[in-house]
Amino acid sequence: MTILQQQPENAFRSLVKTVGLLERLMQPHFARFGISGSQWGVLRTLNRVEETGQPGLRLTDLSEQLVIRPPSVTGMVDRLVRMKLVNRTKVASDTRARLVSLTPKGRELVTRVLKVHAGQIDGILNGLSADEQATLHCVLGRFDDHLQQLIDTGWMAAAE
Amino acid sequence: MTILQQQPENAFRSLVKTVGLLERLMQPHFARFGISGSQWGVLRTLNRVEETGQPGLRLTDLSEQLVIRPPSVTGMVDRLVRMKLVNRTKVASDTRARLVSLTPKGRELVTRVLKVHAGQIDGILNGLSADEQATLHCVLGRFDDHLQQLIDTGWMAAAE
DNA sequence: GTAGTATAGTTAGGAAGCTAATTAACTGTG
DNA sequence: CACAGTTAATTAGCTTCCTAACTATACTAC
Repeated sequence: MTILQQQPENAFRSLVKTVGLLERLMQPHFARFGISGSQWGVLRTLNRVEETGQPGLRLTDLSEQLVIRPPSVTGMVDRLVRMKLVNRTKVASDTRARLVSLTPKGRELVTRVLKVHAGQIDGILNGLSADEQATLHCVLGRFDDHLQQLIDTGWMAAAE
Repeated sequence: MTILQQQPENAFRSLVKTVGLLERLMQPHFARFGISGSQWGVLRTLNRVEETGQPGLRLTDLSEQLVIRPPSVTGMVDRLVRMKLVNRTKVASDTRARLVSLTPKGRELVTRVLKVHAGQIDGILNGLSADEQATLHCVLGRFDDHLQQLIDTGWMAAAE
């Protein structure tokens, strides 16, 4: 109730709200290409991986990269396979695993999106000065590390 | 591809990742009280409204406060009513509208959560200095205003 | 006072996330 | 080599979000 209590709670609410607004803004952008923001996350991640020379990622790796659980990835990949944007192929070294990789159609889509993507993001971020953007990125990065550490050490189970 | 392009995209990814991590950390906290983070959002909002003297909020107002669409609110309220935490009552002045308000049970739950809530949030935010927290809140607030303005002016439809 | 429009809420159907439980395959130890 | 434990992915079933379309009420303007 005091300012001391309310301030942190507000920082929290700000974050949730910001992401909500961002998703509303980005949705029409991606919709022009027939995909969702989450799907873009998968495609962009695979694209980035290709740039390092690897053909694709296993489902588990994709799960970790995107910070979503494996069952959610299964569903996403299902839909992307149906859309012919990614492949799910066997891995020689491990019969259980599947490699997810871009199809030519998927690769072409990514390059098409990237052509206008920077402009879109600039438009959205130009509400912040370059300094503020850098600050935001830096603070969030440090925050992420802290949160990851809390998760890894099972902090929430022990609290109170 | 260049640093200039990659920096903004990363700020974006940071935000999504941060919220993902936060939700993972908060979920067990709320689970101890038998509710989800989203449900807490509704209960806390109603609680805040009560502090101003109003009995509750119409569904539309709740939708705007929480930055989620009316159909989503309908579902949330349905479940909360089933859990006996909120009421959905008629409004005299408008036959169409429904007023959502806390039940005694809901009010009791909110106060019970609030007792440990500040501690939980402090534990999570103590990865950031007080300065950083203030900066984050301030930058996000300005960002939100900008995003809201883009949405209100239909910027995304016009872009590119 | 009736016609047309706007607003409040719900319904239907889908996407994206979750946990818990299952299946199949790999690994390592006796 | 066999068996125990681990790991990769999926399935089932849930919540929470969405859009589009609908119903019912309220408002407005003639």
